[in-house]
Amino acid sequence: MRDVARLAGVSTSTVSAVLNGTVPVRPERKKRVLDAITALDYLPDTIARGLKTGKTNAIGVVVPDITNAFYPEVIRGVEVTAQKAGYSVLLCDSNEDPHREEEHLNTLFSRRVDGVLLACCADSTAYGNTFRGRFPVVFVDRVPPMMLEGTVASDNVQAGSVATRHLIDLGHRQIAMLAGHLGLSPHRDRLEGFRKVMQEKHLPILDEYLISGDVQIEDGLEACRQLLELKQPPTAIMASNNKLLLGVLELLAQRTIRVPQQISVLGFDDYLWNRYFNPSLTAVAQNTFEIGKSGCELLLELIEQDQEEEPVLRSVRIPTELRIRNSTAAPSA
Amino acid sequence: MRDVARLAGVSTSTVSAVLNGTVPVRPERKKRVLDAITALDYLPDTIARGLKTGKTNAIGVVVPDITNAFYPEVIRGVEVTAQKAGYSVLLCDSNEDPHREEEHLNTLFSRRVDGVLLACCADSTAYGNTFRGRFPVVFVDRVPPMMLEGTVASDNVQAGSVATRHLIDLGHRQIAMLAGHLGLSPHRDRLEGFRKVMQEKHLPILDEYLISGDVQIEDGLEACRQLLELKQPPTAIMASNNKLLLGVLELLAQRTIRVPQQISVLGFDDYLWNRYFNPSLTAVAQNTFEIGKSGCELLLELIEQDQEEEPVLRSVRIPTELRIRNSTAAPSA
DNA sequence: CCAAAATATCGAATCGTTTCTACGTCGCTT
DNA sequence: AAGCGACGTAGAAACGATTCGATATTTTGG
Repeated sequence: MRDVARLAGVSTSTVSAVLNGTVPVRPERKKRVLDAITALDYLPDTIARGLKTGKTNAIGVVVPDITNAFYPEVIRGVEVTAQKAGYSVLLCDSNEDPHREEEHLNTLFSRRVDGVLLACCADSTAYGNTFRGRFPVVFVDRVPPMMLEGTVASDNVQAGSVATRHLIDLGHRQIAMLAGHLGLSPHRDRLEGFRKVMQEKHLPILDEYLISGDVQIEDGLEACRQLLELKQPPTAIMASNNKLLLGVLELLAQRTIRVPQQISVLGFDDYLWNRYFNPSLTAVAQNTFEIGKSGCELLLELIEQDQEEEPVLRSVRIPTELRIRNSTAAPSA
Repeated sequence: MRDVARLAGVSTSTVSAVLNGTVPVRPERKKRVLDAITALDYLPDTIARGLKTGKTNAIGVVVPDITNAFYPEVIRGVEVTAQKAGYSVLLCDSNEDPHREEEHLNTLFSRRVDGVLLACCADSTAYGNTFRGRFPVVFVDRVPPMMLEGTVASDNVQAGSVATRHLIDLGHRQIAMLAGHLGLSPHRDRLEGFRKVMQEKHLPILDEYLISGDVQIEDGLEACRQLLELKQPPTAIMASNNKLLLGVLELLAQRTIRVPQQISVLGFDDYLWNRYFNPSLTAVAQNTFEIGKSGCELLLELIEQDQEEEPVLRSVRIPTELRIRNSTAAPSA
């Protein structure tokens, strides 16, 4: 910056004024400064600027597992929105480990990010005081219990309802749900949606049709095995998570049970390739990009609002969409 | 930091000495400092430190499309390695747009990252001078032509060879390749591998069996349509990219052509769900995590080596692995 | 055409660290 | 018992920007 000032024959304050447009600069000198900037191909040091202004124009994004295809799409929504507003994104993967998550949050604080988007991991400890006075935080996708504001997620209760209703409308009465990890809000909410609709329709919810726990492929496989061994196996299975669903499909393939003729299968999260499965999969699609975008927008609002006034927190629910394909059908007589 | 110093009754230099262990501090005072740090729950300001030391302990990662399942796995490898070494990751998505890529590189320079991992986009301009004197760069996955060092990618020539050999060994002679975008090194290299093996085996390479261009689902669909309309359609199709493959599968499903009975199909990049397709897909798997890890390691070496000495660049090729499943079989008589 | 008002520019202090130099203190040696 | 290293510690100057009060320049009005 000093070099630019010297070359343009002005002071650094003037260069700064040109750069930020905070203060008027006479056109002739402005041009000299701009020329000097291109001549030296000078780019301001964001680090130094951040130190002085107390604002880094960077946000942290913490996800539990970036290889879960759900999160990259969310991140894309965040990235686009952040970039448009002139923010950079620091990416952290907690690998579903609360300890690592906390480390990441400390690092992010150390780097003085302006705010954080957090998809917390399964057994995260209570937050509350971790953030107190550090930075604004918006929870995305996974919302800790009792966190009523500053959150963006799919409307998972509705998602669970819609899926259940679809199966009932097809004529299913014995519906099983692999509910996933009930410590995580999306799974908890989908189960709630399921329960609600079953009650509305006066259908019994059988304990043995409700399986919760971990959400890996093997868990889905094992759960499906249990269901098939029941005296009265379900005619439809909903899996609250992509990997559980794969496990279910694997077991059904092993036993050469035909979908949807012998059993209907439905999943949450709709990925590009779900259409290309055979049969193509019925699923409740989340608007992942929108989750990221909304989350980022909410966070930027929190960041840019006056520190004085009471934070205007919102809680956003993004609608989901049932995509009916060929893995669900009326139950066989 | 001043507060910590005051509370511990020492100078800020001493606090700094305790923090960095650069200079010995008497145990008794060290304890007082550490106590003060926990009492005030002080975390040093990485921004200020970076300004002073000229080192940010941050690296940039630029990918062309984070929703392409390949990259999140690479990023995971990067993230883990970076975190272990005390570096943070700034994520940038160029969305296959060279202009945006350049913007991102400027931002990263402005933020004074210590180095950058770059998976460049299709029509990136020559680099060379963009980086000159800015920061070390390691290319991952996609290597610009003539870039001989400071690169990490799969051994795509070998990948192409292995795939081709597999099909030939099954008895195929009419093999088509959807070669993808020849401006991108992975696609170019796979095609080269294909060519090499076909020549070795003295098999003709027919122009109409070689289709290059964009790499979206529709492109695969269209290319497959062309192939099927030939007087002599191929008995096997290899698709150089995941989405091309989906397009192929879609068209084959539309025409109810059975895989592998009527035609064999093979892809590159092996994803979790490839096993669960029906038929399960034969594919050449890349070691994505390792690409990220190696790339990051190479970059950290470049960063941490003495600025004076000549940079010791390496070019790493990660082996691939053919996973034979049910989408390839001997051609029907 | 000059004083006053308005506008533009400059210099210096500052953000929170690190690091260099200078100084103080302690324990040995003789 | 005094002097000399060795070892610790403190103070102050930087890093590269922003920003504020002070000063210089231009414009305006009478």
